[in-house]
Amino acid sequence: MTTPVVSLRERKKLATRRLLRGATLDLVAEYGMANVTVEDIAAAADVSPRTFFNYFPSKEAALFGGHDPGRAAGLRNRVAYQAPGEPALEVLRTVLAQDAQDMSDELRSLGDDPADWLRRMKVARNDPHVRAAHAAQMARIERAIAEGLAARIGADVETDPYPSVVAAAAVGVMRACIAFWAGSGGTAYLGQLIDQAFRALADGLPEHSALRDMTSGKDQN
Amino acid sequence: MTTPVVSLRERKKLATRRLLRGATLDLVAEYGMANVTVEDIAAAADVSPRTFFNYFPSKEAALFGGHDPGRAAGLRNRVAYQAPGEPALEVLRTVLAQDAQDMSDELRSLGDDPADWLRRMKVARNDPHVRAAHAAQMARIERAIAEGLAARIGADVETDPYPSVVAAAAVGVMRACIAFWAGSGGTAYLGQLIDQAFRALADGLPEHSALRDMTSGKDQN
DNA sequence: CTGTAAAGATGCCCTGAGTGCAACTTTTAG
DNA sequence: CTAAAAGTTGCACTCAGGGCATCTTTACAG
Repeated sequence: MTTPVVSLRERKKLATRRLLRGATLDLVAEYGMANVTVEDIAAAADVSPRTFFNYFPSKEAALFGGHDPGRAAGLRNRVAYQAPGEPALEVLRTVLAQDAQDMSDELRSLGDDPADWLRRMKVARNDPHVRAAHAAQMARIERAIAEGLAARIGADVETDPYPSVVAAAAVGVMRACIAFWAGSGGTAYLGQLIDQAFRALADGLPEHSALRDMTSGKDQN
Repeated sequence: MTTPVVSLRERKKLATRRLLRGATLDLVAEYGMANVTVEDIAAAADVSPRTFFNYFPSKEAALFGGHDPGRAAGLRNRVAYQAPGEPALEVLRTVLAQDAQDMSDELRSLGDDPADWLRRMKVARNDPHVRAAHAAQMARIERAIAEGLAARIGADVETDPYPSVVAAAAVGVMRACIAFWAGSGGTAYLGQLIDQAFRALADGLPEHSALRDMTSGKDQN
């Protein structure tokens, strides 16, 4: 075993990353974002406060997904060039559902039990600071999607409101789905939820849409 | 003149508020949110840094609208009880267009020339920090709207994704409209823009919607 | 096995946001 | 004119976040 699948160094880094993320989630879920300091998190994870910032640029970042710098660019390209000819909302549905799935997979591979993560998020999402941070995080994604959309239909983001408006609606819908999914404790299927939400969006968000019938698993905590 | 319409004290407060807001706008537009400190703003407005925080809780707050604590509650009630029987999107269109108009009026009454404000915002909205802060600000509004919507249609925000999804889409659309309006330097009419955007939303956001034809005034700066 | 290079962890110091408190100044009311 | 009310400021403090030097751990070549 000269070269293990992942080196000890990598395993330790990943472990620390998980520890920090888990500690952040636990503490924020329990006390709220405003009442948890980086020092608390670092202490809970048994590392120095300084080390926290070697892993995450902020508390918010530790709470949410991967933050690959390339994620936004990838989204933009997929929105711009995937399935040419298809309607815009159709492409957005596919691309964003896939992105959410990737995020979900990454969480699964990166962290502990998804049920635990969901349980914690369910509490945390009621924190105004957490919600705001999530929205801010999504603002970057939205920008990328607006640009991709503009490229797709040959529009100019500066003079045509359409790409920005559609991107805002789409990202808002996705974010709401993710929040609901997290809040449901994983009762709902994220992919299915996003799918139905986008179909409802393409349908003008009627009150009788399939989105209305997701009361299954209400008894679950 | 025993009791002027507004007391000297009130006039001074308002003047300081305008000064601070104006200085924030100017500096952020010129250097970007990340490169402007509260100290800079306070110096530009000729008050102590401490005083800045007597007027605004943060840099972001100085950049955006009123932040009446009651605004969210008012929105929730209007969304919940205004024009019962009307479709959800119809009510949202009315209520949000009115809210945007109020915001616009407040800016007009509170600050200097709207054209100046727009000119500055046009630059500032490209700042990622500003965009993120705006999105975070809107997250609070979105929550209130989701609750109002839930009350309106007798749903539960916890078990029914519909209110949250619709609220997210609506607020996203409104935010995009405001950003576009600000970025256009006031070329577009905000009320009309929001109106068309909501009609497009109710129509499933087709690519041929009226939103696509707003290229007038492109030459303007 | 051992020495060395690379990578990570930590401590220290800095700037800046934001808040509570007390002292001081200005406005208002009587 | 005087006292209370409201606003301003300075001071001290906590916390986020980042740069930099140092120390420790891991990886690897011989």
